Amino acid sequence: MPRLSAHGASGRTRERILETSLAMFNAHGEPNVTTNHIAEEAGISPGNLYYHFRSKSDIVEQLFGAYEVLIDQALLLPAARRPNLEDLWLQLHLLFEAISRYRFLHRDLVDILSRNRRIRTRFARLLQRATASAQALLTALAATGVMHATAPQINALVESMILQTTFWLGYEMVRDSRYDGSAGDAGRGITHIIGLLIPYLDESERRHLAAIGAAYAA
Amino acid sequence: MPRLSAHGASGRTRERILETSLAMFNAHGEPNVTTNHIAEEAGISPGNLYYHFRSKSDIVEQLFGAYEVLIDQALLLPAARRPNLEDLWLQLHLLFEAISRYRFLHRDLVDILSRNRRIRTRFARLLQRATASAQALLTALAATGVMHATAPQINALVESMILQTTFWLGYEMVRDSRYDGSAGDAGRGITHIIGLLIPYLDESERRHLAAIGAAYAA
DNA sequence: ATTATCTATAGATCTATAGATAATGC
DNA sequence: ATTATCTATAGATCTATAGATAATGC
Repeated sequence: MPRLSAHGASGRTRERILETSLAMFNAHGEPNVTTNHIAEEAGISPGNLYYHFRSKSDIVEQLFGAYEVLIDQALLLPAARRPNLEDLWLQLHLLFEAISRYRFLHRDLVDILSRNRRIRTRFARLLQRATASAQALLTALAATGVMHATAPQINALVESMILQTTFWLGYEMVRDSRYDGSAGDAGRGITHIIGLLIPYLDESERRHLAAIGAAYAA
Repeated sequence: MPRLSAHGASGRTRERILETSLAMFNAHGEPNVTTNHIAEEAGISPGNLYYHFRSKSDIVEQLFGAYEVLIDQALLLPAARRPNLEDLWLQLHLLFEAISRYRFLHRDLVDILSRNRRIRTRFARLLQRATASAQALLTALAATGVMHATAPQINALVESMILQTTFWLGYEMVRDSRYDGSAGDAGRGITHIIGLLIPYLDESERRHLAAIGAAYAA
């Protein structure tokens, strides 16, 4: 077992394995990347890889942990004041950034979760936190008069937003038969998700939203 | 090669392989089911399986063909008259039914498509047909005054509907850490998708939609 | 004769570990 | 002494095929 403290080349190798795994998972899909592939790409022996990680599942779990931290950071809302449309936009931006960085998870979400109970439980909880966060944000927007929606409408909106944020990447990959799995146009995804609010905004807030979008595009 | 005409036990075995594959793919996920598993479950030798199918990919492709037919049937719109809200409901019902029957495809959509270029192309085209169909339907609803929406609003709606219909099953599987992959509550999915229209309906049409939903639930 | 099926297996992986060896830090 | 790494390989699959045998239809 490697010591947890920084220790010469050890920590660097461990990090390199994680980075290489992430890059290869993202490029080819986690199910199609073996520990041998990772070791070869990282320039180490398969035995060395297993010195640093118990199993391939262990690698995936470590990467999931980092992803989870990013998502939770993205979900943070300002504590001191009521959130506004800009906060929602920023939140979506951070979420899409995190998802893009760990896109292998969203690419094969159901399969990865089916093969690892711990990740399955943690992802289900993460979705619950995301749901609660989105609900709090939209409820605050309704309370401050930025949008006009009933509680059931907000619930439906939240579910649409969470579902589409979770699978936007899969949708893009599946829609275009020539899609090569590279970065992807996050901007379109964000614009689409936030566009779900438009029916619930009055004219001035729609213009406000359009202004945010234009500023973001530039 | 088996002859295409019905031929004694042969056609039955071929059918049994397909049915067994479908059941096992749906139960455990296509990536986790091997040709050996299928042969054993179907009560035949692996050699016999390969007498009827060139490869595992070939089996998946045959199943995809049947799925494609079901989806295209579901997308058919009445030719003689303008479509109405009931037609949309029926269309969604048939779509969810087809997806549920071939749920293994939607469970691992990105991975399956990445491993088979022919299926990838066909699925991309199928999504285009679904998009065109939904667009025609919503445009007709707008033209007959059932809903009030501009062309860009309809485009956004169509994209939301297609994305959420495609991944509703994955969403359900991923949301509940104890989900066992069985049938799933299609009703909730349909209600959610069609609920996307509500902001674009006036009061009388909202009641109409609620009535359809109540009739469907009973 | 043709079609359908089985047995047996080649060949390619893949995960993970044992055991030897090299590098590092006190 | 401890940590990191490599070599080599066991053991488990998995896909797909060759070749023998059984069943079927004319």
